[in-house]
Amino acid sequence: MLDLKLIRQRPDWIKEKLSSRGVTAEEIDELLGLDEQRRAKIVADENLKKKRNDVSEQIAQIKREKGDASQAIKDMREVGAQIKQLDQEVAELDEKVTYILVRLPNIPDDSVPVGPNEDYNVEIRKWATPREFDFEPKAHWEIGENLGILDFERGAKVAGARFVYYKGFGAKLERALYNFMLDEHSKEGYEEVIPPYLVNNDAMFGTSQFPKFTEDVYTVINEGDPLTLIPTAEVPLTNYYSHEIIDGAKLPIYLTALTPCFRSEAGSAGRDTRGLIRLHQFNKVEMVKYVKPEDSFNELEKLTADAEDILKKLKLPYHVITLASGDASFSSAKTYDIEVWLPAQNTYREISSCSNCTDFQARRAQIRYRDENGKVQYLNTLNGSGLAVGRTVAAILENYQNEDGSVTVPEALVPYMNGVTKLIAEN
RNA sequence: GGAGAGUUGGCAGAGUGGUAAUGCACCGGACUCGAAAUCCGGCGAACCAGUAAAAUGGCGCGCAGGUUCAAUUCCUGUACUCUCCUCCA
Repeated sequence: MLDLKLIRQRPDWIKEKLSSRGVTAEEIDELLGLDEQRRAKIVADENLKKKRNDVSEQIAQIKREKGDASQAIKDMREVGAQIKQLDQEVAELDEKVTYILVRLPNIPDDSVPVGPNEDYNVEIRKWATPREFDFEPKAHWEIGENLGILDFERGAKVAGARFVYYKGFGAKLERALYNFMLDEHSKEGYEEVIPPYLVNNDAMFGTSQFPKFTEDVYTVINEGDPLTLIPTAEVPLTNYYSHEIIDGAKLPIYLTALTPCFRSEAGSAGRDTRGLIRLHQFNKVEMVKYVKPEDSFNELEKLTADAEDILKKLKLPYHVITLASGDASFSSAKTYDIEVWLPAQNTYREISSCSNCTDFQARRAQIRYRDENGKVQYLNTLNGSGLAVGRTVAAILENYQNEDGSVTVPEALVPYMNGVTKLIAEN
């Protein structure tokens, strides 16, 4: 959520900044008009409340002296009705202002390329040269099925399309990967967390999946009290400190968690229908940071580097791109996507997304800190995948495949695989 | 699932219809070579409006409603915490 005062003070700047994010100048003008009406009503309302407080005190005084206060009480009855009316009008305007305000995306940082879609994304660095194959590299789903470690058919039978069973060394590889990732992040100062996988609407609002993106998730109705299967650990990790005021001396705070993520993938019918790339349920190791505003862009660089380190240690080629203003997520001021090389697709595919949400989520979720001067202010939140585990399995299968159908285990994972160095089909 | 108790500033804790005591902590001062102790004074909740910044006002006692001229206080609903019973991996 944006700061309404900022919109009031710099409307033209806001309009310009949000124009590439699908926000029209008319929307901002409408918001400002409603806000002005709202504030005018508040002034009138508060004047009446002041009067009520003053007269109420007089009534108390008269009664204490056993006098007759019936005239004042009669007058106040009318004032009370007016206040009730104005309160309601203010509440209605408040609702209208809030309706618009919570649907405005974050302001892109000045360093972000301006443009409406992914065509304006900019590659900023590339790591390692993709391996040259002297045979035709297979797609990971083919490798996995041949090795008997991925079973998409039974996933579809038991749950539906876009669900999978990992088996045997497939399951072990997945487990090895997230244990490795969590250990590496722990070394960098992230505290490991196991959060709830179902969250309430307030949490979904706090990280801004709600109210705009309700179609993308699975919601479970529990006796009229809806709970949503988390689409990412960002939700429970960022809401961990919601509605709290943190001691500034405790910042920065780094959290990491492995969780399953559930996404309905509405609107992506026909895309990535095979393999591990786009499933309704997948594991992801997430990193979340709570930082002081002045540190957040520096922390974004470190966060991205922490995600990249996993790929470097796994020796998987990747590149990093800065998302254009129109391609970044709703709550982000700046996002780096890390894309890993998939030989069978002959392209880079997203494996991590690292965002600085500045104070956008903090304002929604009411996460504040007390600075050295005792002043309460919004902190900044960041989140990034480190990494999407299923997509990492896909990348390993494809990049480490051998002509005979076996897959070499990346050196860094061997200790996590109990010494297994190669995945070979068992008959 | 059932019964009871509770939720008030950073912490502790009073307040049964008249507009939030007090203590600790914190800040300033006195005393002291300095500190501690003591004494004096003050600040002290988030939010909204307002202002150049102040002042000032509103709101505010878990949350949402209701009754009333007036609600921390009465009524209704609800969330969470604790205790006991029940159930359970």
